[in-house]
Amino acid sequence: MERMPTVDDVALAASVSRQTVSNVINSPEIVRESTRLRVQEVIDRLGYRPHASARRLRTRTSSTIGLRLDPLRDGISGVVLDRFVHKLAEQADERGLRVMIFTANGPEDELAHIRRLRDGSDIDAFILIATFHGDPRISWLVDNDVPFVSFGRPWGSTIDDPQHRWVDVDGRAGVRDTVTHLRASGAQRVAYIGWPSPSGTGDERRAGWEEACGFDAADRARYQVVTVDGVDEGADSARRLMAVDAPPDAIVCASDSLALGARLALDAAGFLDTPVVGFDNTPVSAAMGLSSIDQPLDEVVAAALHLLFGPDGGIVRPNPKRNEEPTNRLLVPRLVERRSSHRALGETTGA
Amino acid sequence: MERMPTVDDVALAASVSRQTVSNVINSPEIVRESTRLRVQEVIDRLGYRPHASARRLRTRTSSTIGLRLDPLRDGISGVVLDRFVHKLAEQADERGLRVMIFTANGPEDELAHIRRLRDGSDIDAFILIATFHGDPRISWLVDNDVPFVSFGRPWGSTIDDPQHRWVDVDGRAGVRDTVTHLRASGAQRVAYIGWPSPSGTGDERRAGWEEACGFDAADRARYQVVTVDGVDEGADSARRLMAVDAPPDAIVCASDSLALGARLALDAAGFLDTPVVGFDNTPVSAAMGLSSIDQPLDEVVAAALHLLFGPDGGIVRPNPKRNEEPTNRLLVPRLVERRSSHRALGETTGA
DNA sequence: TTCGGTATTTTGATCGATCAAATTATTCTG
DNA sequence: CAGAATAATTTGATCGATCAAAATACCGAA
Repeated sequence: MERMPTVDDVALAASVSRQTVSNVINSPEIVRESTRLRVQEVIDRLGYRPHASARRLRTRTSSTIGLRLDPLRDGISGVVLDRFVHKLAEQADERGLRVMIFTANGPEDELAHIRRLRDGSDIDAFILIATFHGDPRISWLVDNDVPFVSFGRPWGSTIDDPQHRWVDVDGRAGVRDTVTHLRASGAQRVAYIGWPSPSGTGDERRAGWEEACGFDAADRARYQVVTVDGVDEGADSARRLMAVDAPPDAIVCASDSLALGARLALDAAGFLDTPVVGFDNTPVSAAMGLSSIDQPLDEVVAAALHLLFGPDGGIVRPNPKRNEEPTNRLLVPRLVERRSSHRALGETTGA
Repeated sequence: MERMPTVDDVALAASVSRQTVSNVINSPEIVRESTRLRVQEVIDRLGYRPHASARRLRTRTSSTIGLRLDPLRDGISGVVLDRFVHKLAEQADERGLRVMIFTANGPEDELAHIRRLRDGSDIDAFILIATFHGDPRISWLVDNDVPFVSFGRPWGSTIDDPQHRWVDVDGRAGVRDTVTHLRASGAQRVAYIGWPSPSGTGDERRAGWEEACGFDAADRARYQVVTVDGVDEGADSARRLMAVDAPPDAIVCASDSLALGARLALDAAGFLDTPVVGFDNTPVSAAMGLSSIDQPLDEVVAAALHLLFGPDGGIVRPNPKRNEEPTNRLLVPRLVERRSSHRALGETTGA
């Protein structure tokens, strides 16, 4: 295979200088129309493509976003981040950006990676996922002026730090709206199955239920179960809820795993028409026909890129210094409604 | 933020030349021990890190693997590729490689991406996933001497092309072994629920069942259901199977979606002890306690990198020219056994 | 026609590393 | 201890692009 053409080759063939070729590509507006066309023609004919590394060396930018993949969790909910990765790859592409993924063993190791990728002009900006309380990555990135945005709000004192750009989904509003909707549709007692505190996301979702359920303190305790995530746990919790005096006539869960368990338990116990709602709209809920609260990942990604790169550019903005403009976005999830129970599976439907 | 140190800075501080610093990093064995230590000490002290783009410009390699993410499929099985991505990121990291992901609209567009990434020295090698019959990417990559390996065998005439390196999972063997195992455990009639032909993977899996089921042609027809993927479809198929004269006492499915449906239908119909086995060992099967045939993605990734980069290097090998050494690996999946039915969810198990 | 000013193009330097070849240091042999 | 062979280090050139500044082209006004 022969050598790829370079700017010099194009320049020679088009009888212009290197720089003019470069300008045709990077600042076409400053090149005379006729020249531009001539050079462009040669570029096409020779199949010239700028050498990315050479450009980076000079400009010290890479048009590349770094993303650390979370360690695999075997829970059903892990898929949300995978969907996020897909969407990110898609939308980054539309802006002419690339996405580089890596893994790391803990925050320390992750920072070492970030540093290396950054120093080598490999990556212009990072996207953090799965932020947690007191996340050391955030302060490091801010201190070192590395542009970044996180999917997940900062769960600590720095929540109002304008230097930290973030996007998140308002689980509280999602649950609140869902509970309101269920009550408007006739449900009298909407119960909740959620995760133990403290859990940033979990606490928010529960708060949404508390705001909309309409119970007094005593009933809030009666119609709520706290449990770790899992299908079996969801089933157990649902059984416990149905055992009280005036059993709930709808159940909202903090996750699809819990919802799946609850649905199965309710079906088995004959409560075929008691709606169960999960969270994250995972493939399982789709496959099982469960209603679920869906995180608008398209919007999440769009907002994240907007914060980092502006409305439609591909050039990263430095971390903001003051509160000039909003540095975060909180998006509202939507309920995806499906058939309320899965009774069809348990019965003979003919054919 | 001040300028990052370069080789020259280190060289100056260590009283050696640029090249020696470079050697300490890239070929430490040719540098005298004492010199090496001295230079290394300076490197650490100054926090020197090679500038990746500069290195690439010179060496014309990037130590980066390109991977096109499949469009999202909402089926439960989509997770396999996500797991693959995770494993790839992990193992690539161990070899000092990076992974860049991108998306594309169809093979044409994908090839355009590949070409650009390749020409810019952005990427040394590609990993293809979701290969299909007559895949145009493969011939293009071979013709253009772009190193690649595919996860998925070539489903066409080129299956023996030594220039095409590939890794795949032997679904036929996986199903065959599972059926054999079930029969050895006492099952008399092992049925199969699978996808319609033609489907590369699907046909292989069915063939595995046919080889091991021990049925004559008539029974093979009776104890087999062909259906598209889905939970409901799995449930329907299972009900149909159980309606025959001598119903099966075990069911193997082409996917976890089908298996989940089958399991639910069997539980509802009281066949609590009839084992159901799925495929892909997805989070759902884990959460539901279903047995499933697991693709050894760790080994798949290891084999793919081995074919591309050798036992432990980070330097890509060109596509092989002759049949010097094996250019593909077929790995055998393993059955992950879990409690055979999910009856616990339907019953009261106390507190 | 000439001049100032803007538009367009060209030239020289540079980004940070590695390659290839030349130079210097060290070790081994007889 | 000379001389050859080998080890270790250094020097000059280069990868392909863009920046900054200089040079040239082009415009209308005087």
